[in-house]
Amino acid sequence: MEKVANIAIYNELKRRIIEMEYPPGSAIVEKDLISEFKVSRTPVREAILKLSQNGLVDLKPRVGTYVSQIDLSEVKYAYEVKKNLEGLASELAAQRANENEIKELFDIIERFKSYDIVKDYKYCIKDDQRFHQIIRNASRNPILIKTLEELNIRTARFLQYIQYVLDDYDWFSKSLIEIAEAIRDKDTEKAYKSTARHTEAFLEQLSKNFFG
Amino acid sequence: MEKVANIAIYNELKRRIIEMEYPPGSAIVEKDLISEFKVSRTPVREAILKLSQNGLVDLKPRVGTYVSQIDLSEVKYAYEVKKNLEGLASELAAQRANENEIKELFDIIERFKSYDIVKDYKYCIKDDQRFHQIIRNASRNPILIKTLEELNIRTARFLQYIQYVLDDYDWFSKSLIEIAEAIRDKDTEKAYKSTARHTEAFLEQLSKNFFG
DNA sequence: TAATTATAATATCTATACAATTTTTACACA
DNA sequence: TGTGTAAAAATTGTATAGATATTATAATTA
Repeated sequence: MEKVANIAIYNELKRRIIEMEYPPGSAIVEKDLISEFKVSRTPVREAILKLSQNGLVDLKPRVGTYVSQIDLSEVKYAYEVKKNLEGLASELAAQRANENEIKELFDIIERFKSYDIVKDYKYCIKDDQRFHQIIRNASRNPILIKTLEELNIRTARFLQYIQYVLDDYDWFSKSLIEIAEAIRDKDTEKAYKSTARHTEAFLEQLSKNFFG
Repeated sequence: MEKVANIAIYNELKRRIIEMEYPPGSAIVEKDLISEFKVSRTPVREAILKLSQNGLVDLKPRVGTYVSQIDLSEVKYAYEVKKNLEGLASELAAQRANENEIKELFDIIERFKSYDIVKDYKYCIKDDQRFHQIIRNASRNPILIKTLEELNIRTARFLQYIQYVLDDYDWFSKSLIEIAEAIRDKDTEKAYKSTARHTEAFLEQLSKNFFG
């Protein structure tokens, strides 16, 4: 592979971990990355340090770096926080979103109608994430945006299993419509509540399948 | 100064920035830290990288590292998020706090009665921070705890001015009592609302003094 | 044969040297 | 005196070698 900068190394390693090319528990060896990316230890280490801040790897001093386990209780904790913050983002978006953003929300909802959840689940994930990204950005609160994005990194690997979880697909798209309409109508309370419900229901679906 | 590990360097630099020994805009020069802490550039660099993740310093590539400015709009954004998350922490604490934690909350409130806000404002800050820390930990949600602590780092420097802000000290201690009672009574709704109000009112006091 | 200790191998952690870029300074010239 | 250019100094970014700690292996002894 060509020589790349440390930010590119970070992004590539993040991708490999999230897409589970590097399975949980596997070792991340600096020497291997040095020879692969054709750089020295310094940029590799800086990338690894950043990954550890995201909770994607665990650093054992003088021993090594290992891809962290997918901790189901951590996912639950993350969703406990996400429930509130996604709600807050929608509440603010209801006050601050512009025409283009609202239009794009409804465009996504239109696309959803044509998807087959089993066959097109990868597109579903992408559009769902785009939907929430639009709302985040429309909140116009950079700290909220950053906080939510960090939470998403922590739960990203879990979403690989989403195809097995979304049995009630109809409910899912309906709640997106509710959120988009609340934002369009500048109904802050409804925006908060419908988003919080949406996030909580999503966690419930996950729990039903994974926590027993 | 004795030779110290990189985590200690990070903590020391963080303290200096938060307590404004290093004023906003001042340069952080690796060479100076090397000779002060008697270590090489590697651990110094790793400490600086971590500071930049907290938003305490800005890295200008090939130029230098500078202590970030206290951005008042960023403080507002942080409080917009804190309002929700401190509320969530109280709500969860109302369900999960143990006897000792509740007792410590009321101990702090007792101490507050004996303080002179002008003379003892440093103790007030410390006890107020301890109060919220107890509630955070009582939420039993490690991700919520970490998220709130990161937000606190971003707003920490601003609290240096708290002595000039707290003109309505009576309201402040009263709202702490309301929060503690709600948690003691396991009244989740009241815990959320009184904490959110408390946080919002605090920001309003700040705004009145700084944003004009 | 099992347990314990000594040794070797492996990987991270630190220190330092080198490279690249920016900023400052000095000097020439108008 | 002011401006433009070029050289030098200063600082960060990167690379690499050596120090240190951990883990695995082998040898030795009970």
